[in-house]
Amino acid sequence: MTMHPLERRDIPAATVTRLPIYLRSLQDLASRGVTGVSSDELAAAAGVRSTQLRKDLSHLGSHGVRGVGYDVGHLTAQLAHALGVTRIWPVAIVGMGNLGRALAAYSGFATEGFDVVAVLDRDPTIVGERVGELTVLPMTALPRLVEERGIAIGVLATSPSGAQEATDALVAAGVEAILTFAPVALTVPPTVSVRRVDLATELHVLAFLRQPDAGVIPSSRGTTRAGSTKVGRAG
Amino acid sequence: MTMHPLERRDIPAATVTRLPIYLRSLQDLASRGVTGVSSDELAAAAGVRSTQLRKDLSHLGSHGVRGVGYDVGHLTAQLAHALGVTRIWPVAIVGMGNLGRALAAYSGFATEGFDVVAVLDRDPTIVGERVGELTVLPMTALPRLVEERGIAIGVLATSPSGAQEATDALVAAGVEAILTFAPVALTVPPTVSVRRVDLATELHVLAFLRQPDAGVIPSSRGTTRAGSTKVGRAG
DNA sequence: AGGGGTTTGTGAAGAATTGCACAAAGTCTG
DNA sequence: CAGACTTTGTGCAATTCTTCACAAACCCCT
Repeated sequence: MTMHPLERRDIPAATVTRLPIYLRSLQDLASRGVTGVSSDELAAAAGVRSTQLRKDLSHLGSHGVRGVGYDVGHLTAQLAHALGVTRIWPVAIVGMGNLGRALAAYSGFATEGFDVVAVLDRDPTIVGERVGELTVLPMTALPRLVEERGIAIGVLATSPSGAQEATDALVAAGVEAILTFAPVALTVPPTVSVRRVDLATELHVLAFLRQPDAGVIPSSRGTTRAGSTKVGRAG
Repeated sequence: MTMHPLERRDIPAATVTRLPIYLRSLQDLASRGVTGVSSDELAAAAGVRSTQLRKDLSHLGSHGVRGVGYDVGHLTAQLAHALGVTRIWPVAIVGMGNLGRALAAYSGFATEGFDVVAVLDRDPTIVGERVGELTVLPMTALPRLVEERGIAIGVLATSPSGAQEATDALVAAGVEAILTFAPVALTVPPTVSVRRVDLATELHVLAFLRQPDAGVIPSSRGTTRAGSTKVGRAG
């Protein structure tokens, strides 16, 4: 079944969500002067099992040396390439409430290859305010911004009620990837990628895990079933 | 295989992460005066397929009426009970930088059954400042706070370098559930639950999806494989 | 050059999750 | 009250993800 090299590879979704963590762990190692690392060490730093790390990396091709480990610089470059962070991605943030302002000031984006080049809000009383080094722009500025600055990713930090409207504006302006913090389902064309970060949901899951009788339902009818219990426990 | 009612149920991890979304969708419906809903409608509001919604709800027991749908109030109560949000969960936030302050001000927590009762920071120049209605406390206040206020959930909004230290303090004080925004793996006892929200990771995944040649590796040897490609695409 | 020790890469097994198809159970109409 | 219609709940199949087990590949030492 082996075919030509340079073949296009499909990377499993679950793997893709972990690659950024490996990348950051590698950057951390590099900043401490480490030049080589084993899968055991890197896995420990990233918080996964070494076998999963190796399986994940195998989707990018073989870049380790058996008996030795991985070259930090080389693997970093490979991960950055696979993730597409060999370039800087300009990002626009829509919604300048508390969360939007914090995200605009969040230094983590910059160090990971993302540059917040514009912040916007639909509220005219907020437009014109300064947020860090940026001035809050009106939503009408979006189409031109997307074109001129090459913005491909939008971050949504609006209220839930304003989320769909802001989404439509982003999509109309040509943005095809949206990270939303609004706890609502967004309707977008199939070509647009959406990822949602839901802060309250995360707390809910933790609350569930802390429930002594998690999942017990007081009044109901039969049918017992087997299944799992644990959710996101770290050790 | 049917056993007694009132049996303890194990809820799959994947289901648990969706239950809060259903709960919020239901609350939204209720706020608009809707009293009944079908699985199709609720699934659309939550952004999942109706068959998945029904499968998820089946783990809580049967609470719908065939041919009719679900009673919004009853299902809301069942979900709230399963998730353990029939009570208010006091929460402490550690790390009062930009993100910490935004989280402290985030109204979404309050409406979902969580109450930020304390904010802390290890930096003495920040301790004593006011954040909303709270005063920033020193880390030394943690043990007493946890005991007196019954804090079971800690939110970590520190810098990556301070995350483990803050984690240790939370664990030592008796907190057994931590939501962290620091992009590092935390070491905790096995009894402690950790969930991580990684903002840069989410952007990375989006960047990957926008890569036209996502996942293609330039120089490597053979072995092609079948697999999936898509990651978190919404439609 | 050969042998021992180490660590990667990966088939294959196992577990978990999702999606399908349909019976079961209810409402509504005539 | 029978039959048409609707919508839930679920066994089963398909897919995806994780873990195991081990051969392959490399270094180092003698």
